[in-house]
Amino acid sequence: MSIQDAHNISLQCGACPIRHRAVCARCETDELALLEEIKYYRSFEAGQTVTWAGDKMDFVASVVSGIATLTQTMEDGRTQMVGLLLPSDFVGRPGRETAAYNVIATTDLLMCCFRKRPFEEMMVRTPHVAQRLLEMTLDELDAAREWMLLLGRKTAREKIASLIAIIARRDATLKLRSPQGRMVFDLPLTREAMSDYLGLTLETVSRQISALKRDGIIELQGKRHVTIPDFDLLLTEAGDDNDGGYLV
Amino acid sequence: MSIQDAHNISLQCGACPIRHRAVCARCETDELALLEEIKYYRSFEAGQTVTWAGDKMDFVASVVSGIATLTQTMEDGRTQMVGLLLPSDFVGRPGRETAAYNVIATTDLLMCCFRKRPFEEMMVRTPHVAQRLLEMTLDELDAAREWMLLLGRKTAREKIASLIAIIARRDATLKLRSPQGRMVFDLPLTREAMSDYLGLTLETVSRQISALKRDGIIELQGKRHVTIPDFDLLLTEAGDDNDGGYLV
DNA sequence: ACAGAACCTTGACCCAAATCAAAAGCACCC
DNA sequence: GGGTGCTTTTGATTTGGGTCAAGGTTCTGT
Repeated sequence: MSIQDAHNISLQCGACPIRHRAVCARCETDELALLEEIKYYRSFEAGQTVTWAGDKMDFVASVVSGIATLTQTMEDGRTQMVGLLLPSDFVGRPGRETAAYNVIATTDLLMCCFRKRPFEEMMVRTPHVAQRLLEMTLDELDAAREWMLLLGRKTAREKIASLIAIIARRDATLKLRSPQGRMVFDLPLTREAMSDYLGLTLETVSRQISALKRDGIIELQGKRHVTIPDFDLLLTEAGDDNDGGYLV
Repeated sequence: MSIQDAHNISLQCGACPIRHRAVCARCETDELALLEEIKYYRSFEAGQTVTWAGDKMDFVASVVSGIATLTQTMEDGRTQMVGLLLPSDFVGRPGRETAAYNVIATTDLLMCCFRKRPFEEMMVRTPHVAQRLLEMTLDELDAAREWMLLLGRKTAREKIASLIAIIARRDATLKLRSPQGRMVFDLPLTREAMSDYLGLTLETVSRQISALKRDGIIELQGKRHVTIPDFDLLLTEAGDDNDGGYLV
């Protein structure tokens, strides 16, 4: 596991692309100065492992750019993705010594790291970091519970449609658009990573993508570039409650 | 949804059975006095609904005694449990107006409730509540991720063995024992609730329980009372990494 | 003691997704 | 230009768990 440290990377927090969404989002200028002192950058190439489950992990970090996955594996090799880390997402847990999951860079990855000890001290002193981390963790828990419904109860077709909808929605957020109508974007995951996300085999993923394409729910240019002609139609295929909120 | 408020229940926090594990665990006496002012109790009978997903929810709460489930449902009725609430567990989310999940009392249930507004104000003022809530939320997230591996990659037999192991482990914790060797306890869930937990049908749950019984992994007295002759054997069936555990 | 209702078990059959297998597409590099 | 090694697609077959159906157990209330 070769580690590419720091390089010459050095970014002012004020100019950081994830400044307003990451764990530091609520920090005032003075708090930011404290973080600035203890932070350092690490970068990883696509495919590199950031941590193995069980390894000692003496830092926590925010994803600055790129995509990483959190996965769990059983002894016989069965693999389940349990987290998809996008820019601004937080990795690691204050108060824990070892990594609980495998963290693998899916694309080239830049992370803003904090040594665990100073970060923990900072958490006690400044409430803004802890507040934001609580908020982010609650959001992740909600996402995990949505994901559990997908894993436990959705069909293969619904799973694929759901995943594409999730990626489309995230991409729209990034482009500051609302997710609707015609949408165009890239799938950042291989078929195998998708199968690990969805609890399927990669063959089933491939077949269901072909089926959605055949049925006109999605269009493909190459293997990764997707066009969704009608987002609502996709949501219907995903089995999601798309029509306006919940009348009770 | 009939609501049975308060009654004549009134418990001093100092004497509360969940005092040392709930969201109030870290509170000092003065902070506890503040909580004491804004708290009130509600009780529910087995089978009663605490909240429906989408309903307005103007309180957060701790489970004092009894068991409740968090479930998500699709329009066609498919149901997935996404949380199992035991004494000391926290329900609701500060900063959210409506319930995100159905909360249903599995047994008779007593909850220690706080109106959302005062609780949120308290969170800002006293860091101990927020700290403890973060810790609990991180634990829940870990549990959710373990659960995702179960839902996505385990066989029906492994799922059942895992669930029985989870319940056995929790029961041992309650009795202040370590989970090992011969263990005896009750299943607090119906076969249907187990199937909603595991993403199976209740028939499959029933069949796999019979199979584990036939194979001597578990013994049953009646439908709910379980004896595990050898906990390690059960863990092997669950597909869990039982050897070792995490040396820190 | 009995009726009714949950709850649970078991059997027969079926189907969605897994498994096994082959080949096609694509990028990278001598 | 043609390996070499991915990733992806597609086909044939198998199978684990779902579905449908019937009957058994337990508990409740009268």
